[in-house]
Amino acid sequence: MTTGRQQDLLPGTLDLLVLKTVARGKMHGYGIAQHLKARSADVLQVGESSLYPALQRLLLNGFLEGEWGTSENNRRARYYSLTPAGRKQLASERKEFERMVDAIRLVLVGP
Amino acid sequence: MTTGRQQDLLPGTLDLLVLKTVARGKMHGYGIAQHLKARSADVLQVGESSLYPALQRLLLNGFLEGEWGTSENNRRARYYSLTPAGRKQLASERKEFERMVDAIRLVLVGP
DNA sequence: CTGCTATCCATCGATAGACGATGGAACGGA
DNA sequence: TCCGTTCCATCGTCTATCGATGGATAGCAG
Repeated sequence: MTTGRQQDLLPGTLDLLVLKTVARGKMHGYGIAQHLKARSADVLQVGESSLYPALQRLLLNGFLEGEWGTSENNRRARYYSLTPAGRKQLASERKEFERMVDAIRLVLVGP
Repeated sequence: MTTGRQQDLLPGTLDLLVLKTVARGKMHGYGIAQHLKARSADVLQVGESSLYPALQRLLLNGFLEGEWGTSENNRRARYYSLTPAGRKQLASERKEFERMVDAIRLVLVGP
């Protein structure tokens, strides 16, 4: 039954995805989830129970800062934006991701 | 301190890497770890405490089968090989991996 | 005005997977 | 004889993802 398991996310990449999304401008959690889904042609499906812990993590590490406001739909919403440290972290995680994927590809292409 | 965290592996990809390695021919655990490290230019560093549970998983799921033998260095070694189900699983995980990476790239290249 | 659905927040518990530490046994060379 | 390498394996921990759940409010259909 585990055979056909299809995942919502590649583990370990959520922080990267969130940082990148927020780098485009202030955004609230719900919007981040929607953007990821839309932008990835519905492949990346971030559940809220994955997203909010991630946002807490990133806030705690000083990569994001949050501020309360009102959404386009007139709802109470917390807007997240990148800190300078977050910008550095984004660059770093991005590079590390590419490094990993390249390494995996080296294994996969081999005989 | 979590800032500079550099990982040994991209989580969720170990099974794929092992299946691909074993697809080249019968191999023992130690050899698999070495092959991954070498083939990836020392980027992928699989510890034995990650590898052996993975091998157990794959055996249990019927993707690998193991048989005891003697290594080139004259040591007692368990040789793993792909089953037909394992071959299918390899193809499937490979495809899923590409799908995920492509989706992540879509997010990363965006504005 | 009453419901329904969508939007937006958040937490809890379970689970899985990777890792560090550790240990044992046997071979070969110094 | 002692040590380094090879090869197996397990245990406990930790982190991250996920499913389930819950609450509040805005806007719309009836």
